[in-house]
Amino acid sequence: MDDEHMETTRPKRSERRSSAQGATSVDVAADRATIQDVAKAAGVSNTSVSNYMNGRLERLGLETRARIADAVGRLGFKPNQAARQLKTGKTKGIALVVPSIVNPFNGQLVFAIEQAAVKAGYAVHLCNTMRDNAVEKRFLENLVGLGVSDLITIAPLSARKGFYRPQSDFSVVAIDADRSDLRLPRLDTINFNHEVAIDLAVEHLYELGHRRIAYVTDPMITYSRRKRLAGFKAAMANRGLQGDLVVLLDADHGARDIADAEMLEVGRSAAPEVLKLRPRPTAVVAFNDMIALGLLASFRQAGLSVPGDLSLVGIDDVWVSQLSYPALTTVRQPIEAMGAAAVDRIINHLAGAVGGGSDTLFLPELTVRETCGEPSS
Amino acid sequence: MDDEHMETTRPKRSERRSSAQGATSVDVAADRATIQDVAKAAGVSNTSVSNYMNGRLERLGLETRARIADAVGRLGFKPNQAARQLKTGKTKGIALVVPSIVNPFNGQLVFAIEQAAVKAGYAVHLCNTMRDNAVEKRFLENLVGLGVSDLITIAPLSARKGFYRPQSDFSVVAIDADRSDLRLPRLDTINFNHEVAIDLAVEHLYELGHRRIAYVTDPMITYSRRKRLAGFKAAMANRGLQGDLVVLLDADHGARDIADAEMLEVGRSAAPEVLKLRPRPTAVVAFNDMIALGLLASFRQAGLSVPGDLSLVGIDDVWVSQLSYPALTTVRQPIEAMGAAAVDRIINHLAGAVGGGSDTLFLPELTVRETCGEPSS
DNA sequence: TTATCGAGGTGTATCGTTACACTAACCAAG
DNA sequence: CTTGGTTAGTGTAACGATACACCTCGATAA
Repeated sequence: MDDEHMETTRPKRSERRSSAQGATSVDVAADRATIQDVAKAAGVSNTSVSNYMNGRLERLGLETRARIADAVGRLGFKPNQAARQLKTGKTKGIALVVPSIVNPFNGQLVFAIEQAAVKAGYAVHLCNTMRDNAVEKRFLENLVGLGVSDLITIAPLSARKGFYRPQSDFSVVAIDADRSDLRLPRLDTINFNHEVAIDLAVEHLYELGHRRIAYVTDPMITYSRRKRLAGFKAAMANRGLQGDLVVLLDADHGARDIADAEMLEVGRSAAPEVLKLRPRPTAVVAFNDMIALGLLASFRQAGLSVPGDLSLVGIDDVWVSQLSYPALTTVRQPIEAMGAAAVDRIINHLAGAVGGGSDTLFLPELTVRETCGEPSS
Repeated sequence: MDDEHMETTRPKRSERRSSAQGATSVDVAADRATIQDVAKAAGVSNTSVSNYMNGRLERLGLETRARIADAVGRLGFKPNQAARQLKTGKTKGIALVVPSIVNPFNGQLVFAIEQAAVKAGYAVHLCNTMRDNAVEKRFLENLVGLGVSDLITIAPLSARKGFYRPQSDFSVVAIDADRSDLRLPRLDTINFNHEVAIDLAVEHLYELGHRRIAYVTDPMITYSRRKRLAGFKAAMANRGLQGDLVVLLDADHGARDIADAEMLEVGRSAAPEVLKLRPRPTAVVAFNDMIALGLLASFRQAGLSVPGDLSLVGIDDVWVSQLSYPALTTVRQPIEAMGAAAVDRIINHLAGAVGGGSDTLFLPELTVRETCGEPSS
């Protein structure tokens, strides 16, 4: 076993000479066994091999079955999916369109979706759009060619603003979007009960004694942003409180926003605005955990103690929120369940159910950690 | 054998096209335009359409070109990739095998790879293995059927321990792996200069006056872990220092480990071990940022101040490390560049370069934030 | 006896695209 | 007038799997 053999292995056979003109690519395509090879090796017809591969065992005798199994194993036969798809027209692929997986919420959701899809035997085609409409369009057009017609999209902007509407009929499952926003013929939505979530957060603060509560969000227009804002107003009104709203308008936040650190920045720059409010709020609810964590860092730098001087609640319960100091109190979104549900809707579509029309709402759960206490003043 | 009664009623394409208009039913099986339809519509041969679609415009007259362009636009023709692939044997797909995208380092890397791949016109097939060998195996076997033979893998375990070696000839680009670990015929590696990274960290602490420095890592066996550990020992020895090593052996950390919060846990449980060391170290270098953040949280809970009582350096500079308090000093890994390089190697493979054999090493860069100061004692 | 049935197969057209081998003009040069 | 070379095409056989029609037995029923 010497380590000297650094020579690159060359394609062994299939010696073909073509025109020496141009960059003729190497025959990378390995000579993989075809169904015909297996049939020949097993001494049966290709139809029988096909039946075997597709589990139609009742049409095969025991001995034939064994001979085919043996040949398949010996040749390492894997059916060519391109040929299969060309003939059947069916695909086992799901497109997954997401602003950016670096955002921890999206990352966890994509992870959950991928796990569920793989379990169901589907391949996932991932696209991080960065909310770039052109990217999304190119991606979806490619998918049409690939025969993929089922799409899961996360937090799309409303139809007018950006969602690319493919002319061919995709079945779409939208997470964090409103049915009336994306006017699509075959749409399922998966959402989170934002109103209840906000109410849970406000209720928690209310019980601790807080009466002056601010809400911090950013100017993007997604379903969750609208719903949470409305939910906050309602939660406050229901308790006879007046909400101090801080909506941060970030200049370079209009188009290419989203991801990771930028969301933190939103929270950071919102902190001074919160502190300017009079009377000063004793608690803050943030649109999501990332903004909350940005606020937290900024409050700390301003010499304020959380929860000593100010209580803070986030929403989502992404995994980073347990990492801050103090650990963030937040409202949990059941990410895994939502991802699994999305895949489930897709599978139902493909199983032949009529064009989907379901709206699923998941329930929030308060996760109490360390950023809330009784009001100081 | 040959009989004349081969007449089977074969539906013509023209018949399949039912122009149902009105509120009858949804056009469920929307049959997409084929190259033949376009040829007919443009009054040319399918070969000419094929040439047009593949940019071989020099074989087309100006007028023909325009007629085809028009027909393609009118019919919304998108080539069927399954048919194309079946004929050519080529795919524009890259498999991406990663333990879990929830881990922020992997998430950022996958993001970078996806962006680079899309830019180059490649589809990405993502698989979060959770280091489950069976999952990885199933995934890769499916890909063989899909004609994908190019694979990017992140932080695979060494060959013996787990990396699934596909029998068919994949071209593999491994990020965070050693050439000698995965004995594969066509392998490129993309790595980070771990020794220099650690040296940068130790140097930074040394300059601040630290002489007693501990290193915290976890027991998994990956390339980066081995290299960083060795690098730490070397960096200490070169400065005439003795390193206090803390290797945490976490029981339920053996097999299904990795992701997000769990890495934090490693840091958390390592903190008491660090504080037990005598003489007590004045600074700690962590294997990566996540462990460092876990340590940070735990030190704080123990009533210690960072960097007052103890300095701390991480490695990677994942985006979360700027979120902690105090913000983490770390050594930056050029994630975007590494992702782009990985895709570049794949494309070179497909462009016909002989079976890849390159090892690329990226350089670290110290990112000074707030967790390091002069030693207290 | 003949008809019928089902189990266990076989043969081949077909999916949509590209590769390849042609051809039909036209033009320039020997 | 051939010969040869472009230019701008055309016709058709693959690629590998599946669907479907068909076939051949032996057993069972009428």
